[in-house]
Amino acid sequence: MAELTKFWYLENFNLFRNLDNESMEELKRITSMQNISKNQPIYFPQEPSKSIYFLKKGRVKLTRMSPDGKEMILGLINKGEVFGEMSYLDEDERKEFATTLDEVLVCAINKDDFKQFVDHNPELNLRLTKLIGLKMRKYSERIEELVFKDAGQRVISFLLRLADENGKQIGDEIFVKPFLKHQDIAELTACSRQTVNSVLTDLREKGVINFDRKKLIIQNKEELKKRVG
Amino acid sequence: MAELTKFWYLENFNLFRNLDNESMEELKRITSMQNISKNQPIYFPQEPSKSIYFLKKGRVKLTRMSPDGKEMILGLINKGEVFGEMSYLDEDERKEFATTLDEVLVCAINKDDFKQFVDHNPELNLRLTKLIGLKMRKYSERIEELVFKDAGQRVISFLLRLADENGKQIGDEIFVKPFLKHQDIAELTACSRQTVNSVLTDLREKGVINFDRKKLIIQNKEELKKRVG
DNA sequence: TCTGTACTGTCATCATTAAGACAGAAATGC
DNA sequence: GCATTTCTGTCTTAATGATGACAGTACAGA
Repeated sequence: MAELTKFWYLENFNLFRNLDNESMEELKRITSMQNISKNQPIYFPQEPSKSIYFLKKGRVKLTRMSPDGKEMILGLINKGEVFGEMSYLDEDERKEFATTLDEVLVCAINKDDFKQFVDHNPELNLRLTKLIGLKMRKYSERIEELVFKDAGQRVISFLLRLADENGKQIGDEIFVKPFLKHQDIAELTACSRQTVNSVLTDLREKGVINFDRKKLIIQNKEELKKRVG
Repeated sequence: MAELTKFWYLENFNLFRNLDNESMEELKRITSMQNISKNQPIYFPQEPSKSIYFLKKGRVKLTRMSPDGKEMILGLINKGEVFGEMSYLDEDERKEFATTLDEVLVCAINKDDFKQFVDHNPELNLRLTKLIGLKMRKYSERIEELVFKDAGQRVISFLLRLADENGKQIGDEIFVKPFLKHQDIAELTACSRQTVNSVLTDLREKGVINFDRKKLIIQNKEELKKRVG
């Protein structure tokens, strides 16, 4: 069951697989590549929503801000993933910030060019719908987590997700590098920086994980899983 | 700005607008109508995900259950709305319960028949993607609310949403009927039944709303808006 | 290499809200 | 029309986690 879900996820991975040469040429023509340095904005709220982005290298965070200035991170985008896709659905303006977490290489496509491209490659229709459906599912899982889990469990769930998405298994440890600062984890898991810190240091003391500013090492994944149920 | 957003929402409303007669005939052939009485299940978690549903009459709630048996309501479906759409994206099994809240008339389409139908009516592709994108947006707003607002504000936001979606303006009051029991509101807003009750009775004492088991009357919408920021 | 800034780690205090208990009202089923 | 179940309203208690403060550490830029 868990495996079937995994499969369903992976299936959505590469939007442009199996396109013919001509289409790939057209795709190249309508996209523009950009190198962006660390901690730079890609787009802002209220900005007109006119491109879809494909992340080639690095990480991006999507954040929303409350009227009184608190921040929350809606999600992290990794290499190979798409963001800003709401412009394809004629969203008029951005609702969130997209900010680089590292040196980033990103590929932008104007939404109208992209719509035309999809018209020429109708097999992309279902893939796009699936891609959006996949994000929807992630959001619904996030809601579930906020409702059912306490702060500590949410932080641990986040570590497990990080291990799945960015971890490298070396021996029986999982390495995640780069790691995130506590404040970012707090904004992703809807708790305070102090709570993140106390959960992490507690796990470190017990030998379940190890970490510093640059990396996270998961030494006992089973123990983490046990703690989130 | 608020108006543009509203527009974006409404645009997604009728999936089957402007289809030709032949297509409408085909649609009728592949759909099956069902009358279902109050408080009955439509589908369960783990059930194979093989149909998409269109709600013609009544209300449906989608609920998830935590491993330890707590419930939460992922969303309410009103007349004219679609649910179970993840089957179209090859979800293998349902993740939630769909339960009727009233007498319901619902129209089911097998996902494979529906895919074929969409192939014959490619204009549905973008509409479907938008429909799913719309749900995604709703979920993202829900996450935002869980993170930024306290329990009382979430309940009030819910009342305002209910007013928008199901309310009838009569004079300067907004009537919502049927209403929901406190437990359901609690499961929708991620707080306890007791908190819902105290928020509602407090608002009633102050003359902002009135309610009983059957209906909700919003007497001062502006006051409610003021309280959620 | 120094210096200012950003991040980590820790603690005490306080607010929010969940949970349990129970009485009374309303709805449902027989 | 009566009995049983479900829902509302209210209280008290207790736990979770936010907040603010501050010292120590790492980092980046001059």
